[in-house]
Amino acid sequence: MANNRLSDLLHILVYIQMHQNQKLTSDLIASSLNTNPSLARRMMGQLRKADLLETTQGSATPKLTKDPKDITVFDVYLATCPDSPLLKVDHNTSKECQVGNAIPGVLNKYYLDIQSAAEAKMRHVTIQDLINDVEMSIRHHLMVAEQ
Amino acid sequence: MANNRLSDLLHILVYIQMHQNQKLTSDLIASSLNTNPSLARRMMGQLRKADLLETTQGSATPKLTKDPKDITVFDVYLATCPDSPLLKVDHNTSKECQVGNAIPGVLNKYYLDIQSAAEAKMRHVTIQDLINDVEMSIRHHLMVAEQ
DNA sequence: TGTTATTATAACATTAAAAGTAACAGCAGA
DNA sequence: TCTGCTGTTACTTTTAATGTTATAATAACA
Repeated sequence: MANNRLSDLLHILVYIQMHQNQKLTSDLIASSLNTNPSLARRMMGQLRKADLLETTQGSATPKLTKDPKDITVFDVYLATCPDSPLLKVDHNTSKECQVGNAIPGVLNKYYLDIQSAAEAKMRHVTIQDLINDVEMSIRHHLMVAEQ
Repeated sequence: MANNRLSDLLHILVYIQMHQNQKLTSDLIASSLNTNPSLARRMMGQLRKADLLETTQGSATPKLTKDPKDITVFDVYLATCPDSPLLKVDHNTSKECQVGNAIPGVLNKYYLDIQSAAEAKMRHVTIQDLINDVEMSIRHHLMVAEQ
């Protein structure tokens, strides 16, 4: 998966939570994402497998499995694609070359540290935080439009 | 560029520094990377543009521009590809939808924070650190082989 | 001053991954 | 039962990176 998949999954969760009382077909969700219903359903499938979303076949009633305060960006990041770090070590190096042989292991150590730092930040942001900001942004947008 | 390009650029700098007294053709460097000389030269070109490597057309004498202690992983990360963050916000959302319109800006704020945390870690690792670890790994490898 | 080796670079082909698209079986609800 | 929707699969298209080839320009040296 690409590293912009997270953006779409967060978008979907925020959209669904903010439209709980309204119609929530994959068609509507897809149009907010500027994509097609099939891809939207596939992405919702990722969220379902990560136990972040409940869906019912035949019924346009997706629902977060938890309070948005209890879902972090990190949870959603884990849903994007297992074992796909932000930085990838190139393991396809020459094993005949001493440097080529040693480099992947060495880089891996530092990459894990970088990854952890990023993940720590992800753990501190919740879907509710995003919703609050989106609502604020919408209010601000309306105020500007009214002037 | 892919997010494993950084791995190759670090590899190149370490390799060059550790073979300063030896032959350093793009062919040799490419074989350590398990790739082709043309791509190796292209990657060295990225390092040259970032002012991390000096090369001379016609002469197989690449050389780091600075002491390896003074080149950080972050410097090399900047060389990989300008304006390509670890996480990408999907800006292709519906502007007619309030959520679709607001989400990119909201996510961007949090993504910058995540990016900064990762970059801070990168700034604390130098090429010299990598060289030390590679040398240690080679020594350890030899010791095990001798037993 | 040639000759050979090498780099820098461009053009093109190949590959791989993601996204787009279409189709269809199965469930929900009226 | 009928309609609308989901879950899923298969296939096509697109895009980005890499692989490959070729060529002009420079360096080193006999």
